Amino acid sequence: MSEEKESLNFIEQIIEDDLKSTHSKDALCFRFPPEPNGFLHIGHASSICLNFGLGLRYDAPVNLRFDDTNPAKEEQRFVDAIKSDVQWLGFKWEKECYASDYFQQLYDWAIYLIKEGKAYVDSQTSEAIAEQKGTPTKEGVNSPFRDRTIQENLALFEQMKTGEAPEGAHVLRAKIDMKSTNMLMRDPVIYRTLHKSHHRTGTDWKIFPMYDWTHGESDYIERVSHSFCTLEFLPHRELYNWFLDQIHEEGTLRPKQREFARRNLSHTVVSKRKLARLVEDGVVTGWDDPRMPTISGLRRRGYTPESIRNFADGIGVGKRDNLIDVSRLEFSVRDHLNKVADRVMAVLDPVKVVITNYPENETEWLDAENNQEDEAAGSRKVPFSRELYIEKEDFREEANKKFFRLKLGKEVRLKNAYIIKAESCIKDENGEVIEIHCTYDPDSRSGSGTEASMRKVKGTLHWVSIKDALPVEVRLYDRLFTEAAPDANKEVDFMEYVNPNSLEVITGYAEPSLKELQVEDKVQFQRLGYFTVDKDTTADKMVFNKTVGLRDSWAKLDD
RNA sequence: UGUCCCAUGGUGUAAUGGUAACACAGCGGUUUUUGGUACCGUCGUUCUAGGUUCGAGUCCUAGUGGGACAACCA
Repeated sequence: MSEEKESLNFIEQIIEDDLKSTHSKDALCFRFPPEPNGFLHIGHASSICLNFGLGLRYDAPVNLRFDDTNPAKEEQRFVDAIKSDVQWLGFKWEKECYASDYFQQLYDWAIYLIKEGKAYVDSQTSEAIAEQKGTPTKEGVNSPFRDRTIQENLALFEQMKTGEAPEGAHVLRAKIDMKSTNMLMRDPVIYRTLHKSHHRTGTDWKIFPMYDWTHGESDYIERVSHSFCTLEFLPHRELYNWFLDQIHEEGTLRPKQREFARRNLSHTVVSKRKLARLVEDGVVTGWDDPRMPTISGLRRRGYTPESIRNFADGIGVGKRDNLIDVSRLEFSVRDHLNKVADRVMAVLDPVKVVITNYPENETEWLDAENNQEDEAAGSRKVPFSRELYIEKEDFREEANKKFFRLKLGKEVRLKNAYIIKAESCIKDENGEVIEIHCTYDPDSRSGSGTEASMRKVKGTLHWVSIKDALPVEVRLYDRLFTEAAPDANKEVDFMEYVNPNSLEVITGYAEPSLKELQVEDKVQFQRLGYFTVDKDTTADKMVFNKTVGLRDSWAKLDD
């Protein structure tokens, strides 16, 4: 029994403190509140794992709430994509909610605010309102419409609602304090008119509530106990509380907003707007391009839900600016795939090997273990014959002792097969090796139990029988940006740092068993890395995405 | 010329006034029919200055550095 105290992150600490003072355990309720205006990315994944993770930890409900108050930007297809991403990550929401479901309640409360003298209709242009708002260091001034009568406000707000008033003619503002040091408290707009069709309410509403007026009230309606958001919303907390003060009823749960730092990932951007630009400018093929840090992109790249959850849990949550090295993400996917991915053989940069003492026209089917990390994974047969492919970089005419691979006059083990010895090679007019002639030791077959098969040979190579090989398209990826923090420099557009060589498409030669794989299946190409079957795969051509390479301590030595 | 937030190894996070630790990355080694995995070892940390305290990474003050705030976006 472990007695060591479990360490809590600051979010859990807040909940624990509340549990000791103000909240009962069954009052806990969380939510994940995306706006359906784009696809979810790895930053959202952290937030999803945080909120749903708290739900699991405290056995509390977690709602999926779409913050859909802006019909100009939001679309049903994003709602669908978000739901599928959250499910794929492995989480179940208690209720599927929409801020738009609360439009009537929000409207009723707005009427109440007007009647209480806490809100007024402003009929100025947005420019004039912005001008009067002042700056962070300069106080704002009151709108000339600030003291309209309640009757007048009610009448005008009614015109906004019916659509009688032209779009943009008026807004409803909360009457707070134009001199506040917090700009958000300077009579924030709470309703604007938008004569656009909403993906759920259609044309029923001509007025749409703003984020600040909607979010906390939605939390209140859903009895969300803790509303966690990113640090940029910290100054909104004062407003969040002010709105709650107006409508909160004694004795009911009062939601609490708390903020954490968003997670930044190195060599990419984590911002819907910037990701959208990559899509629009054609830098990538879409939101689910395997180079994108979107959940759908990572999925297509070959990441597993487990690996993303492990990543999110591992990096924790804090309040300071951060830049998480992408190697941490790569670690989590290697860690998981190492346990679950079958080992197979594929040669991506081939050079021909002829086993001169092996009979022509013969094929032997050899046993190959699927995954040495998992006995239950079983084994399969791989064909061996006289002519093989190995990787070009696995052969050198001569090399020093540190080169454990094939060199003239020396032996290597072919994985799951025989020990071979390089005798000679043929080069083209440029001096490039195009064919290697080897001899094999017939007694050395893997697993045969002979003395020769037990011989220790330093190097082991993967290979593929040429006549049985399956040509496949392989997409190799590099970081999308050349800079660790492409958007850190305000002087330089992040697009300047796009890596022009982030995608390389090649043809590889795989062992025939790969034909059986389905889209999204994951395998390790032995000695190379983890690969997954892309959805672009057709009946005639399989397409693989490289998820991540194996750790390669040789690559560093070899320069 | 404001208000607010933040500051622990290269990176991220913990230490809840009482021996600064864990993971990743790096480096070295053992094992290995993957130069993978596993295992072992190693490097390296409390922004500065004061104060409170028997004792400060933790509390207080100031400074420094970084960040947020001037959408009818969320």
